[in-house]
Amino acid sequence: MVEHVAVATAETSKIPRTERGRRTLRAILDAAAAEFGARGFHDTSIVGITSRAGVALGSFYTYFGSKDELFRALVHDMSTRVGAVGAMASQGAATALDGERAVLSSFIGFAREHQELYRIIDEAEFVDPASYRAHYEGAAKRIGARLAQGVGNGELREGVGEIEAWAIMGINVFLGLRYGVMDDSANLETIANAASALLRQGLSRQEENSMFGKDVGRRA
Amino acid sequence: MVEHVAVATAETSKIPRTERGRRTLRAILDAAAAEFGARGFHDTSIVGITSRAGVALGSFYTYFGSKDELFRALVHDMSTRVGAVGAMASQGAATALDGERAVLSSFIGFAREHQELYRIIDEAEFVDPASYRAHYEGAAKRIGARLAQGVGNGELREGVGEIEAWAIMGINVFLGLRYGVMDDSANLETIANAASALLRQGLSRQEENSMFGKDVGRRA
DNA sequence: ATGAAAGTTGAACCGACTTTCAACTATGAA
DNA sequence: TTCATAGTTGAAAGTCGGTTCAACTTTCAT
Repeated sequence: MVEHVAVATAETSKIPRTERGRRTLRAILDAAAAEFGARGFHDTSIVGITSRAGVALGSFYTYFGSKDELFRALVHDMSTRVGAVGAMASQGAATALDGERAVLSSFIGFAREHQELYRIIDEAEFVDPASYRAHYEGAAKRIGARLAQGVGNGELREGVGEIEAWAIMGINVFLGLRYGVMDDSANLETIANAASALLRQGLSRQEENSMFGKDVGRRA
Repeated sequence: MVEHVAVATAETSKIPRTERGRRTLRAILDAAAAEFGARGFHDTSIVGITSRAGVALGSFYTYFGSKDELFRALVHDMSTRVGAVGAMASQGAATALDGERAVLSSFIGFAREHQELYRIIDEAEFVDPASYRAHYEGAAKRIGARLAQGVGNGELREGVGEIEAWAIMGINVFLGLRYGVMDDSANLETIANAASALLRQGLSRQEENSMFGKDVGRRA
């Protein structure tokens, strides 16, 4: 379920020097992601991880100095992978808004495949606050850069910037939570269409686009 | 900093029958909110709570059956209060979009006054998943109801519904995180304006509102 | 084939925290 | 004033899980 081709080994205390070592490290990382995802950081024990991985308790400390260190490596890995998926998705898009649409789609898809994503990133708020902050600030910066492109080429309104970037991130995260994690049965196209329409034209009825704000509706 | 006029006493195991008891319970609740907010659930100890409250360790168990039970009461309280603030804010608005604007403003204001809000709700994902889910589903439902009003009176496009409600919730939560918790120096009006414009008209340049989606920008 | 380095093992140590409880004190209604 | 009830206290029981470590096994370059 979790394949972890290569968790940033720079974060790992000890890099395995042998094939057996590499297998063990991989097993521990996969087991850890699964355990943390299922139980959360504090309800996950090292014994739980190692026994799921099929190795002895002590082997854990061959590769990680502490439970926190492992968790940090996982957060960094997850954060990197989500960023990569988003960058990949926005790659081929013709316009900024098409790019955002693609990012949302791929993000929800990623969340569906990696249910542990939210639990790991969310728990970083408590276990590794610096990474938590860095994760969201980095994501916002990437969205902001794409928006700036759109403003530059005339696709988007002047003034669109950081606030809108955080708003879009919020949309993505919450639609991912609702339609990727809580319930993944909805049609991805439908969700992407709705979100894209929101970013494109807002929610107002389209006839005369600026008459609202006064008193048009019968009541409110 | 945290005043907790009356935490839902229905959630509390034992309701104090005397004035002294009421004072003690209040002190414990305030101390707990502060401790959980500062350290998170697992790094907060009962001794930490009671000593901050200025009462003996054992007194805690006069009012709560367990640490979890206290946390659950706090989550419920926070959730209720945020909901109330939102309902209050949307009250006087003339249109649905004005209502959403007011909700966002008051929400960020609330987050600024109650820095512990995010840590308590967020940690509920791990400590009390049912309440976590209920909190967001409830909030989405309330937003959805307001949107439905807007659709009904012709202010908003047909088809606006649950997806948009979760998107708006995501915007609110993330703008609250960024401009309420991480850094509260920004001007609230500016943020509310930007978010409101996004919901009203989207991000596109306004000239011809529907020409995008093909290949208009010079590049992407 | 060999041995030094790499990796494995799990019992035991250790500190920390939640929860219990029996003795004690304060409250407030009659 | 009285006394039953409510509330307080903190030592200690009980539990749990992270981390250490010394003995052991496997690997692989020479």
